[in-house]
Amino acid sequence: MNERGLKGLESRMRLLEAAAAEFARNGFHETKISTIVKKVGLTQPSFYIYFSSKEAIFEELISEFHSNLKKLIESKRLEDNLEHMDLSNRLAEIVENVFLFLKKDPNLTRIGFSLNPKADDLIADLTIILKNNLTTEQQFGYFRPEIDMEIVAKCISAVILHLSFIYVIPGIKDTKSLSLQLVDLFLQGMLNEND
Amino acid sequence: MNERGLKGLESRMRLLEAAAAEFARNGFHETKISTIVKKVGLTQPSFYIYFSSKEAIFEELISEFHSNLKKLIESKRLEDNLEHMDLSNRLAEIVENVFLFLKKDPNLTRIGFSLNPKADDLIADLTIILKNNLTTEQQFGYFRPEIDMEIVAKCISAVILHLSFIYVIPGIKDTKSLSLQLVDLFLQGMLNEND
DNA sequence: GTGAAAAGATACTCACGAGTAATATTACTT
DNA sequence: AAGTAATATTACTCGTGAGTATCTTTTCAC
Repeated sequence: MNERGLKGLESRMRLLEAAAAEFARNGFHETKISTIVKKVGLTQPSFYIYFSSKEAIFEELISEFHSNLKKLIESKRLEDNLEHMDLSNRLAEIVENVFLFLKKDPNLTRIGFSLNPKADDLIADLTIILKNNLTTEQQFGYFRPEIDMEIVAKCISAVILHLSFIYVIPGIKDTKSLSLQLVDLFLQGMLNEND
Repeated sequence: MNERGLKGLESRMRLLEAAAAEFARNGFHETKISTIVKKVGLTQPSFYIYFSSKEAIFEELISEFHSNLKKLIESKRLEDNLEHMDLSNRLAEIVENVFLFLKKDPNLTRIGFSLNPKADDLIADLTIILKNNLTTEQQFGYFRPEIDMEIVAKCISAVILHLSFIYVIPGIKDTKSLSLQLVDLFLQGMLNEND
């Protein structure tokens, strides 16, 4: 790769960015190549120098999101053995990390979770990992044994995603306090002690 | 309205049904009038006897779902004064009713919540009602006073919707036991008593 | 039975947007 | 300065699918 390639890579990157913004705002079919290309200051045929089709650039964005997310998950795995924190703070920190990740690139997040036809599979993947972690904690006796951790994992996934879209990405709520509130809610429940 | 209109109404209804199935499966833009019409056994121009455009039939489906949902909510309002049941069962029954409603017409549910561009507003509406109910219970002392009921309401909405799509609509889980588990989780939390 | 309106079919138009062929320009190497 | 590959443009094609103009068939009222 010599110096010549620099401008091309730059164009490619700008196309990816513009496409992400357009897809996130308008969805796949409502997004036109002509619009993407106009935002970048190029013409239609230039697009096809860098991407073989509209599907191709969309797939690339999705797989970028997918691999970023995988990276996050892997890194969380490594912290499994951090036993020096109490359960509540450990969980809150993980939740906050997910929030921060989803907030980092809102366009990709929207594409990866709302537009991606395989979003359900992706969520299911995450849920499985979450379930495994929770089940381990349960076996250690932290959680009530009668709870079905599969359901809990699905609930937590749904909540994190939804709150990301309505609170975190718009920047309405602080991720730290939101994470703590969430963990508190799921751990302690809503009921008042003095019933 | 004389007898002559009967066949027409029939065709209209069948178009609505076929359209709902197609939209639910493929989304708005991927759904072709030609496909809808073929399923019903009509030709393209007949479609335009009953609906002015593709948007029109889509809007009609959405507003049908919307008004059905409103009806459900209103009917739940009336049961506010049923104080003879304990809190847990009352909540579980409401949750189950929502599950059953969403399961009743899966196509409409998918259109109303996944495809509807105003789905967020719809969810927000429901969340507000839920929040108000929960806040009332909180003021009666049932729930811990430090909990932010806005967040709880959003969590519960997200959970109900997500579980509907993955468990209830596919018929994987029984609505009754699922509702009870959910309410138990949110009321009691996950923590084991003997920590 | 006949007229009229509803219901539907045939055979189009038309816009739009993805993708291409051929050509020009830029910029770097030697 | 000349050659060359990367980068970009002008000027198209072409399929698709929404929507329409016009004609035919059905169905009921009288």
